[in-house]
Amino acid sequence: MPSRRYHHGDLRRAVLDAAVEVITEAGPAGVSLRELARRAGVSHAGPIHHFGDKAGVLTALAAEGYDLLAGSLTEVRDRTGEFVEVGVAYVRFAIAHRAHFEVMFRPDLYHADDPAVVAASTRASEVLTGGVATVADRTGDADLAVAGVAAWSIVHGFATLCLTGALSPRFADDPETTARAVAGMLFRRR
Amino acid sequence: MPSRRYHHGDLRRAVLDAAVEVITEAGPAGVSLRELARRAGVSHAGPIHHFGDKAGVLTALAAEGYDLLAGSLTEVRDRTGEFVEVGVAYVRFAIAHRAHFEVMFRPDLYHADDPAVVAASTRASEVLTGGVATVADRTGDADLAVAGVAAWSIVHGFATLCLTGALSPRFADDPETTARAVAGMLFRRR
DNA sequence: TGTACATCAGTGAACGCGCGTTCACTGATGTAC
DNA sequence: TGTACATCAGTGAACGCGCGTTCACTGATGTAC
Repeated sequence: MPSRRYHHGDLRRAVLDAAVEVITEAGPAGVSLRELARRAGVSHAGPIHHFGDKAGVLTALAAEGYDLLAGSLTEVRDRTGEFVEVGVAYVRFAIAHRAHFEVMFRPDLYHADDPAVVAASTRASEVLTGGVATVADRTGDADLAVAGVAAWSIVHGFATLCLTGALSPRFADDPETTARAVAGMLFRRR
Repeated sequence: MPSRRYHHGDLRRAVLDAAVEVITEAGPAGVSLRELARRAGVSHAGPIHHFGDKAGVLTALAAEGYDLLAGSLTEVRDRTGEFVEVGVAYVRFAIAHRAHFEVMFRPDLYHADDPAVVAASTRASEVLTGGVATVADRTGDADLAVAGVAAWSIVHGFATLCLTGALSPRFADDPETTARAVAGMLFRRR
């Protein structure tokens, strides 16, 4: 694979991958167009062709993240039929795609009104907060919408605390198991 | 009050207040020592005398935040004796002291090993996760520690989603009421 | 009460840096005929 | 199969900017005697 072709081949992908790398290492604040260009092996103005501006890169990343999340939640819901497992999948996503996750919930960093972002994020939140009906019915909760917010809150909070390093290693070391126990407290009461 | 005194009087306080202002307007990323100096009406190198460096300012803010939070949670616990109200107070703090809150949970921005920060954050998390015993006993949950994590997760998640603007106005407009309902779902089951 | 002096708080010039964005450009690709 | 040409992707120089930090400094304060 020649490294000095004039045309990159898939610069768009390469820039997004570089962004994930940088964010993983240094958080979203560490992202600069010039650094991404450097990592993609391209001149510093290259990425602009594909993304317009810096926020454009993060917009693409957010859209991709919401899309992955929605897909993953849907798949788990359809496969297991267990709402708690959907919550666990949310946490698993946050940890496996930490960079995406960190950007997704900082709408000040990107063009939050981008159609792709809006569509995918709506899709994800419907699977998550909507699925609560399957559990809440059983336990007799009146206000489904509140239950949906509660479900989202508990998995989002756990994921966030995990990623920030706020939890003791006892819980953070096996986040998936802890997530299952934590989410279970909300909805798997006898 | 003369505005051009050589000695400021309380520059330390003024810089912290300016930081809160800036963060409220533009997030932690908008903070620069020079901007804080400008707002405090002081030459750009002034703040360094009090904080050492940029991270020093945010360290002081985080410490102050954890201290306020711990104090507020303790006060509510002692006054009401209701664990759910402690959770509500957590959310209330996040919204009322948004700037502090945003910094507190970005340990990459400050000197997270600062003794004042560590002490205050430990204090806060003990009140929050420890107090779970009063409720969990009643509902018969075996693992108190997991229940503590669940409690922290649900209020932290709700606060975070609120601040990010992820929730529908229906819930975000009266966060305290929603928080009470959400937290209640975890611990006030019949 | 007055004076000398140490300490402290804030100044302002200077440094070097990395950044986002613009611009006219050139090399590569692919399509029409 | 070959040629002309339009389109696209990436280049590299240049711009102006705000930043953190350093440094020798000076004005103000407070303490010792």
